[in-house]
Amino acid sequence: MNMETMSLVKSAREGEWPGRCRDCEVRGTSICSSLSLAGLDDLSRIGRIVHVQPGQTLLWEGDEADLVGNVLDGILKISNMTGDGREQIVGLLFPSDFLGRPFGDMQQQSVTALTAATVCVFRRGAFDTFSGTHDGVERALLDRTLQELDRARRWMLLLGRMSAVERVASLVIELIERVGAPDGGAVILPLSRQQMADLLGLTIETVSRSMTKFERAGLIELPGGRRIALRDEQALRRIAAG
Amino acid sequence: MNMETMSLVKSAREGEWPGRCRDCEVRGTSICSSLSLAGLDDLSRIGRIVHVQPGQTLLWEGDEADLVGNVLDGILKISNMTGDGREQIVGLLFPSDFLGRPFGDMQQQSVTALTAATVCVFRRGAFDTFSGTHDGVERALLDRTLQELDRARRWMLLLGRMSAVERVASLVIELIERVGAPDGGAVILPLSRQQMADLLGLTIETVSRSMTKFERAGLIELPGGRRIALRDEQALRRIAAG
DNA sequence: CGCGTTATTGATTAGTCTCAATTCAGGTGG
DNA sequence: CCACCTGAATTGAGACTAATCAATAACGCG
Repeated sequence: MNMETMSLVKSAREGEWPGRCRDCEVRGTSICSSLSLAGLDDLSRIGRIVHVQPGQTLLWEGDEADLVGNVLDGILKISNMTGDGREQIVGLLFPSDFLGRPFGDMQQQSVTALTAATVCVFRRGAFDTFSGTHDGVERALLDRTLQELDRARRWMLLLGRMSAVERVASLVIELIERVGAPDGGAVILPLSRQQMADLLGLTIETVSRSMTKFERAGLIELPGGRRIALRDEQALRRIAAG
Repeated sequence: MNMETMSLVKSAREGEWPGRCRDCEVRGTSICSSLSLAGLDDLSRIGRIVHVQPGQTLLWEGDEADLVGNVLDGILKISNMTGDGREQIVGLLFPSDFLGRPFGDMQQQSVTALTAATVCVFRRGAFDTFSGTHDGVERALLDRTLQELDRARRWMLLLGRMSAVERVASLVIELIERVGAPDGGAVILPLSRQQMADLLGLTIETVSRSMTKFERAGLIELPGGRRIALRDEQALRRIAAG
């Protein structure tokens, strides 16, 4: 574990703990939903709340995997880098998602906050022990991991075989599904153009040009900033399907 | 389940069963290594051996996920397709790898044999029940799935951010690690150029040109057919690192 | 040995990246 | 409250990589 992460963990105070696990905002949707009340109490004994600033990295690719947790609030990215610094975002973490690599010795990806975020973290060793002694946790992890694997593989199709406009259309659809209310009103995208580019394996300019193309074709509106409104969802979906 | 798969399952005979699970060639390396002898016997009651020809598809993207199993012999691909037929291979299955999607209702990818292959298959429902009643299976699946997820995400970096030569170098390194003896002698690649291209998100021509480039640079030798010999592994690794 | 398939090589094109210049949005301080 | 300032986003022109189209060569198999 590096110094920065260390200080993050230390900075967590009992005082910041928002009640116990029983009152946790993601209790019903995170892996914790597999636990009994007694299990929740056991868990709250080994967990700590950590607040991270946008841009702060919780886990580093190549480091020892000694931290896992649940996202309570905010959005984080999971990313890989080439030797010379090119970055690919390989996953996003939203509230109630599980974070980190249980049962492994090395972190294969970095995890960095995109927005201010709150994470409930556990030391890997303590969590591994906990999951071994509480039924349902490993099964809940398995379900999530299988789902993540499906998602990652679907994204591989996008990265390997889709054109720029197809990629951008896919991302817009997915982001609006995942964060926004598609009521025709404008939604604020949670990602900058650079982050979208890092997810799509494109450059910022190509993402921007694709968005403009959609706007000129009447598929979306871009009222400025990161706001976006869907005008023709079906057409966008057709493009995204490839 | 489609007709082709159905007939495959039916075609499995008790007579083809090579002894019981106790004597299985991948017993020690597949998820079955988590089972007791009694567990193995239980498993052999619900499993069937299936032989597939190269090109035959065991599972179809979009179908109901009603078949899982272990690869005993051969190599299979996991792949996704766009609406208009572009293909991306998102994973390879080697002997002792687990195949299919447990605990899910829909197959997100197709699984197709690249070589003649032998697979030990289970009906999804029966396997799900089995894993729920035999300790260690879900945990073994979790370990494998986490590892697959790491591998998939690393591949996403390749697909999203690496150049053609970097991709090909990465694949050559990985294939030789996974199948071959790197003793300086020639190894036979298990993939055609088309399959390499589908794995790398490139065209067959670009793969071929990259290989020729490596040969001319003295990094590899291509004595014809699918044979390849490493001449300068370190240089190839440097290229693969990006 | 001849045929069909697979792989290589070449010429050209298309799509995306790169580099560069504006424009825009949002926050700060006067 | 507004002008300014900064980082983000857009737009444009040109360069480059990989795809496409096309032809030849090598391989594997009967």
